[in-house]
Amino acid sequence: MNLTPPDQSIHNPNEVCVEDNKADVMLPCFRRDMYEEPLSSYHNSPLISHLLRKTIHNKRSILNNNQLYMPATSISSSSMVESRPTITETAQDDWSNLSSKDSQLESASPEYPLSEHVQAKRARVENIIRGMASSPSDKSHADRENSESEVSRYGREVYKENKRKQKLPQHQEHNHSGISETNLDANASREEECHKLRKQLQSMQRLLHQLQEKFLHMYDHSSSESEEKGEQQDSHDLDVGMNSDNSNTHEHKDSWKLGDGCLSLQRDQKNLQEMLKCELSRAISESIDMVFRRLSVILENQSPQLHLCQSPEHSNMEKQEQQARSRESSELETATKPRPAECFESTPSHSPEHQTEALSLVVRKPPLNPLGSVTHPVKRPYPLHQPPFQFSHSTPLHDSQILEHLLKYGPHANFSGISCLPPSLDRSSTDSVALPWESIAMRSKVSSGHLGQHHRPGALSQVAIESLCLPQVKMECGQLQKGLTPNHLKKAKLMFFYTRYPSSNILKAYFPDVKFNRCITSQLIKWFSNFREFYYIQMEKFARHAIVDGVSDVKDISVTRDSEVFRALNMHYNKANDFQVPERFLEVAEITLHEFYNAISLSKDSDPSWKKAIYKIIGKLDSDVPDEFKSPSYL
DNA sequence: CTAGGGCCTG
DNA sequence: CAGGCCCTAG
Repeated sequence: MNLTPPDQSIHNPNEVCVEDNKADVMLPCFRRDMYEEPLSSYHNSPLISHLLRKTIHNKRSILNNNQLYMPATSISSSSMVESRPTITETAQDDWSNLSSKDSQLESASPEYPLSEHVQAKRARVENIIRGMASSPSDKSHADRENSESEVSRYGREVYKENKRKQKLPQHQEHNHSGISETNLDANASREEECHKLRKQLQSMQRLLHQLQEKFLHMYDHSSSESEEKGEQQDSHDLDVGMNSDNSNTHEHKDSWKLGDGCLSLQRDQKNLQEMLKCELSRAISESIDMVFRRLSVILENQSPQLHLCQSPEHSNMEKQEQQARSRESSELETATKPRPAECFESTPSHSPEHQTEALSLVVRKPPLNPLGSVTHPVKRPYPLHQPPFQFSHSTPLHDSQILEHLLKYGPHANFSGISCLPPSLDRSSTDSVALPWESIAMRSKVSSGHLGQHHRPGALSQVAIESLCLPQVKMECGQLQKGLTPNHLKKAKLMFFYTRYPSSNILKAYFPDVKFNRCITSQLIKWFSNFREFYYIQMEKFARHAIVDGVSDVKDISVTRDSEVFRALNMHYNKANDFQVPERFLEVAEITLHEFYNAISLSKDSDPSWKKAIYKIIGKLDSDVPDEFKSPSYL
């Protein structure tokens, strides 16, 4: 059988599809083979799996109950019963009812009687799945009444749909990648990997949804046929369509003759139906689990790099924190507890070579509904807008929240809205596995910044967010997590009180926890350039105010902590007002103000470059930045 | 040519 | 704050 994957883009070229692997119900591209790396670092119980298992559990409970009333002969000998389900009432509910309060999530196969009967059905399920994964060309749809044709057509639909969907994101990515090629090499590998993962998630999510509908349709269709044409003939058709294993078919026919009548057949068919769904759920859930695990592996593998630029003692500390984080991650049910939120305060810039920082984009926004309007699905437990200097204490973030958000809104969703999620996740209300990711408008501007803060415990790494959130965006400036964080920005602002024109060497000395590269350096320099811009604008503004206000002597102009100028500056560079601004800064500010006042008074501002002289003067007034700022954990 | 700085804009 | 553009010093 041709097992051409429905989505080639997510198909690992190195992977060989083994069609005879009975246990492999997954589509080729979802097979475990792709994720053979050690998964020791990620012990979470993935949410999707969690939800699906709940469904499976429910199904199995039903199944087991049914078997209690099923004649032994029906179980042991009718391995391939093909009766039509006269009872289809559970179809819809079975798939949608994920809200079970049942806490037994791990009712795995051990307790399930894997009789030949069941195994045979499992084999048929596998065939169905294969049919769906089949290449569009390997099937004929001449016979529209034939179930095989039906399945095959469905496979094509999925194939085409996946094809279509994968083109959109790719196109977007190309647009982005065209901006800069210099960073592609460094990031291509990981980005590609993340992109692949995202596509897998999309495909699986979609597949799950389609499978639901397809099976519902299939059984409804079959059911009505039974009423019209008789059960026996229809069973045969179904058998042909669902199972190419002739030996099994014959066996079924024998058992059919020996069956216990319509009643048992109906039960059996129902069991089959349950089995199908169970198997599909399991397969898909496992696939999704794999993706998450693989992602975690990637993240974990990158974490060590973060340590490179840290001092030994910090590396140690981080190690402990990582362990703690790992423990926390393993408790998806654990209520959210406060923790640093920088992890999703920042995001990669949209284009390469770009710096990574953008506090202005860090403002949290609630998720948008499909109509693009702001929605508040639940009571917002945390304030949406936090000053950059405060969020680190006020916005709890749990890994489970991130995953939950991912499940709810998809990889394109803005994580800035994650704070809208309830601290404790109600699984019973999270049956939105099939919720289309596409239903959430993708915001082009995801909060930018850097999740980084390696030494911060408990946060899903920056890379994680970036991978899930904007896989198609280049991660600029340093792949080694090197991004500058909001705390770095805060620190830089405070440093501005001492130095307005820091050299790149000074910056490197005072940001030892930053892995410097060209991007980072220019970003930091850009920051100070922006700081200066704001500073000079304020100076000019207040100098002109003084003139307008009739100040006749420059000596009448002074800058104190009570001055309006100072308040404006302090508000900008020391918003939290938790830093004692050095006296020297007041002096420099006063000097600057005087210079502007004099220049303007002398009408020097008619010269386009009249400020340059002032810049030159101010540039000589830099002070040494206290050594305390050299500490990576200064803030 | 590159690093930096300034200016303008979003 | 980020980007782009221009300019200049080394």
